[in-house]
Amino acid sequence: MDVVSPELNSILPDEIMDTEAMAMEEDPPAETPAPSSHSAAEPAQVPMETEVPEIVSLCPATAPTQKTEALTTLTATDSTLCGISAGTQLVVTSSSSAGPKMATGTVAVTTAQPGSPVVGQSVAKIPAPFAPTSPANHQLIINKVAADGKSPAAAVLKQEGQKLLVTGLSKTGQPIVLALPNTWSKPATSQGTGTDVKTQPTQFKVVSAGTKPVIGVQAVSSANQLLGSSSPLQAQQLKTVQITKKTPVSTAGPMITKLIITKALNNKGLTSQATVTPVVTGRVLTQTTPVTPPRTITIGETISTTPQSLSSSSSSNSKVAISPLKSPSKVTVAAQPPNSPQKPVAVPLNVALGQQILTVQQAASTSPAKAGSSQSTAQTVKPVQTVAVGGVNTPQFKTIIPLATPPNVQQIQVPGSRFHYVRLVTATTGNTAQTANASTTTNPTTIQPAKPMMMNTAAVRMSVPIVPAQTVKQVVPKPMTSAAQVVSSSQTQQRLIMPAAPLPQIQPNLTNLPPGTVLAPAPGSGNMGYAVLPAQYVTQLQQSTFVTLASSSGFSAPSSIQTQARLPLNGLSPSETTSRPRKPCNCTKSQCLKLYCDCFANGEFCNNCNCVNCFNNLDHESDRLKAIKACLDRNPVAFKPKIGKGKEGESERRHSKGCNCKKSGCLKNYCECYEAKIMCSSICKCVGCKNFEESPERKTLMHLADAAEVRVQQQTAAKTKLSSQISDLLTRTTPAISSGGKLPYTFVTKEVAEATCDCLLEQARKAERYNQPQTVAERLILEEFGHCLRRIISSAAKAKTDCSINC
DNA sequence: GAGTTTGAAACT
DNA sequence: CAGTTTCAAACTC
Repeated sequence: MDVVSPELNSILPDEIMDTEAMAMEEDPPAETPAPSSHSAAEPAQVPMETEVPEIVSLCPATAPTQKTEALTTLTATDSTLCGISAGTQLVVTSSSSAGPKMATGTVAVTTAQPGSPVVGQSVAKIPAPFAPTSPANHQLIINKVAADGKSPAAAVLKQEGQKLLVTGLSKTGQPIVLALPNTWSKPATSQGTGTDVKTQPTQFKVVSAGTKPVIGVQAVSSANQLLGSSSPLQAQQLKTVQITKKTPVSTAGPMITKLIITKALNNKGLTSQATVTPVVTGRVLTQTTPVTPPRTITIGETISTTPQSLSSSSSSNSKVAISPLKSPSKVTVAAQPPNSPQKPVAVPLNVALGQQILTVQQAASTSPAKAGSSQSTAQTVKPVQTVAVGGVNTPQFKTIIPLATPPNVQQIQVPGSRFHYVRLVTATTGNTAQTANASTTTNPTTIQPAKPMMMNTAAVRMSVPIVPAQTVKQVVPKPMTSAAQVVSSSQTQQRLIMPAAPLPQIQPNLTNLPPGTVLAPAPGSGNMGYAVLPAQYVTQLQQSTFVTLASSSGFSAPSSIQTQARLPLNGLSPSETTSRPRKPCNCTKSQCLKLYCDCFANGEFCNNCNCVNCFNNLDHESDRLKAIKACLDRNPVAFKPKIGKGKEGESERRHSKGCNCKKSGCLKNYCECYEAKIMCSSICKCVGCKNFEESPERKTLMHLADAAEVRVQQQTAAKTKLSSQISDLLTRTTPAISSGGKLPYTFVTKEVAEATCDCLLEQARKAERYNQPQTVAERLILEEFGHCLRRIISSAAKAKTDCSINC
């Protein structure tokens, strides 16, 4: 099964998509193939690159070195589960041996009690059939492991409808409920019959399906592979939940849900078994704090997260952003300390940021996908909300945004990962009511009325402070007392991918995608959506208070937060684009959904424009996404900056396509080359071009332009100086007025004016009387006027002095 | 500000 | 791929 359709693969950057390398690094080699029937047919699983493995870790931060070790992997072959950590560790794995219809799997949940490290110990071994689940009955209940963590019975899986219940995972003993979607009926063919968890103290999550161990908590049922777990976390505890659904290669329509990204590797290398990846998407409601009720994560739900669930997710950490960088880093959004006030998280992020949303047709089920989880460093590890929603036959959206503003954002670094994870720190004050709502998110009615969503399906919106990518890197994890929260998943996912680094560093193809871009899934196949946000967005949005992540469901988002997200203008650096205000468009017929519209072409929302019937806004997300897709269909690089670097030896910047001017001589702004202040190149098809280096016309224009610019600058400087002087004058005179003092001009009363005029007339008569020339008369009048003014000023000064003395 | 010109985008 | 139409910005008056 292909996790990502070829279309998506072609579009998404390899760096992002290539998860195999990362998985290889992180995951120990699988010694034995998964016992599934499919395993033999297929080679080693290629882990699906999941930047956001759902990981639930209850462990305090550890030293970096420990972090590396902390990561444990579960091999499908291992049936033993070892959860262990000095701190609270939760390991949940479920693998199904898989019968096509009956789900059998092992689920191990261990919670090491604080202070009793059981590193290296296998806490629980659960037979593969331990938690059999049937399509009809998709509920797994995981009980808290015994204090010693060795009791096999520590983890209990129960079938209850389609819910996976994880209870007693944390010190607080708050249960985590994972609800499996009803659609999650297909038998899982996951290979991993068992899981082996090697954990260091304060370790967490390791899940592997298939031959390759995958870090993260993973539950695999015969029909589905899913899991999510969240548990209360101590400060700096990281909870990651990876939800993946695996299906036999033969099975059609499997969906893979990853919390964080991903592009499936070439299907060629994927094995049917492991890779499987139909991922169940749904909601995850987790109760992380003692006070709060258990949270339930529903996977595979069509409409997943309700606002409440989101809010609950707000309490929970959401991992939304993946951004490839030179240095691998994972940034996740961390929940705020329990006591911290919960911030409203209702802002549609994707829209606000203009993120790219890619709805990708899910590749054939034959390509296996392996969910890989990345290891997070202890330093960065903190309560993390990982939201991964995978939907079956529904678009998925992944939102990855380098967010950072402490304390709300924390960075998680994942060794070997080139992506940044941002931990959103949100208040964990989610109340029971919210939790309840979240659990009932399946009911559309529970969804708060919201603005039109991009998709009719589940949506998740989070508002997070945005900071420059650089800032994100510097984010320091802060202790958190609130448990990490699991993200809700739905069949329709929206993903925002915001590279912390400039797009060029990521991959050129990614730059082709405009914010809000949606790659529609092929008919009959699962959908995956990606919301891609270029790093430029981050910088451009620095001034924005919040960035809203939104997916299609019913989170109501304040329209007021419609934030401008801009892609870099052609040939201009982000700083340049941000430094000057964007010109408002005046579109009347295109609805601002065609490239005629500069706003749309630049990946921006219309804001303060003069357009008519504008659809380039939050209120028309779906239309906008369709338009983006249409543009990409016509031209895959439609949203790629037209001004790029030319070939070697050529100009540093040149138009990617060249212009086609015929009448303007390429010396007017009609010409895109001239407009970008670059010369035409060999690829231009212009007629009568005068926009070349030696062109006298061009030089003349440039000189004129330069001169005009200088004049403008001078005028601006003069105005500024004048304004400053006036301001200074007012400042100095104000005290005199306020203190009752009189300015000289206040003495120019009617009488004084008349007297002055008389003096001036007298001078005029005098000049006339002596037949003086007009010039002499004017001089005499002016001199007299000067004398009058001096007398007035002198009188005023004297009066003021007298007043100050007397008063 | 209205009207014209221009060339990219969209369409056929 | 070429020709035509549509569109909105650039430009002129």
